[in-house]
Amino acid sequence: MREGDKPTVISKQALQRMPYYIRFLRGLKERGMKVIAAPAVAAQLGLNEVQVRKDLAAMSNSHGKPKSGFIIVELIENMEDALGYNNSDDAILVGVGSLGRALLGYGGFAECGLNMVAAFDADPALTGGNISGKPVFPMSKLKDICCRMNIHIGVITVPVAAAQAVCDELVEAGVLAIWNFAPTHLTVPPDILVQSENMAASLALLSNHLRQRLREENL
Amino acid sequence: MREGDKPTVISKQALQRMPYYIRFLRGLKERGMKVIAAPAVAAQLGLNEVQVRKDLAAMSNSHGKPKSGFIIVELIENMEDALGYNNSDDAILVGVGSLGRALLGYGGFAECGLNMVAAFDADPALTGGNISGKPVFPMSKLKDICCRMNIHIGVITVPVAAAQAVCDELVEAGVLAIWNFAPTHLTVPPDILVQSENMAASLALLSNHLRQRLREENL
DNA sequence: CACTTATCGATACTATAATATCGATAGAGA
DNA sequence: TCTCTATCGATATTATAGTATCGATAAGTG
Repeated sequence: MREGDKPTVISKQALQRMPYYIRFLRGLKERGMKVIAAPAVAAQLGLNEVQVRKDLAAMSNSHGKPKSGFIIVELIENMEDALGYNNSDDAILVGVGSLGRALLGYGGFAECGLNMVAAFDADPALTGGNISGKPVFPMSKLKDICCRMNIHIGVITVPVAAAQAVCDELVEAGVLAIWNFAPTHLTVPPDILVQSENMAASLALLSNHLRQRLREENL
Repeated sequence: MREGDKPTVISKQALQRMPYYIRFLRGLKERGMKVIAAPAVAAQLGLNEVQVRKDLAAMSNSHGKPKSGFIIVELIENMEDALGYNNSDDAILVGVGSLGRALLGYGGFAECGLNMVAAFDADPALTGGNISGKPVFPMSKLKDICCRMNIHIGVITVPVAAAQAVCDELVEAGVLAIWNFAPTHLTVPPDILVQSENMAASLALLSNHLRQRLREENL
């Protein structure tokens, strides 16, 4: 860690709040504001005031000033830097089913520093063409292309049955972080990160809440 | 709480693990197995043994037996019950852009007890027809349809700028739980649950991990 | 029928994250 | 200039979740 750098330990939860902060702060900047105080951010985003202050302090190089707050542009810069919104990461996607297509077509990743450069699929009928401007290759090309293009992020949008095999191939191809949309656990070496986007898990929370609410009413 | 019922307090995290358990246990059941021990589950899903035992114990009515484990079918039933996989919840979706379409076309929700019955959009050009067999109505019909069909779950797949307004309409229409795919905070009354599916938040974890890994290598 | 052992439940401990509290300080207003 | 107060940073407390440990018990084995 270089002298003057912030400690590199930012909690998982805090990291996940960053995109919300960034979005909000960008809005303020556009409206010409220069500084913002933690309580104001907290109120807007429905968070605790102290939590926000800590998060902002962790990202800001300078100190927040009592009565006025933190410098907006600095916060934005530091957060974007921490999340790599500036120097875009290239990624490839495996599995061009309906979800895969949707992700390929989604334009919002660019502003988060993610750049989908290509897709892969095991079905020969789906390869060879383009989807949303991204070329679709057969699985046999995976390793070669990943290595040559120095790809470090892989997105898995294949059925559960194929997920682990695809995962292994990605790791073999040098991918360091995997974004997994298949609703299953993936086993990887300890230095590889798997971030699972399990819709069913979120749904579980919704359903359970609903069940409790309805039970209360009927009681 | 009725006599004999399990305590209704299941931690958020545990709830989110349920779908993984269910999926794994169903597989065992199909292969004819009757009982399963916590350590075996833990190994398969990459979880801690004690954690799994606690989770299973929380869901099972009977006790797990030393040396053999828990009764599979009972676990499945209890979990499905807790998450409402059996008595399906009806839901409506607002915003039929690319993500909305993808979700409407995704068949996997049925087995999680979610039943998308209709979609809505503000753009008149998109309403009137069907998408993946689901009718698309104009926003003006929202409240009427939700009330008549007794809808309690709303899915938001509109741009950020429209999200809060749509959210308010949903609450007004009697929705109790909201599944939010717009990358923004939604303000709701305290008894309404918002589950946000923020891709940017997940990406934040991936990017950060990657940045650290690459820094380590280059050091 | 003893002996061994995998697994259980319960309890204790640890880690992580969220929140409350308090003295210090910058800026607004008398 | 002096006072008042919103906000800050730091520290302490609490809440939640995860992990380790240990005696008890059921099933297999000699």
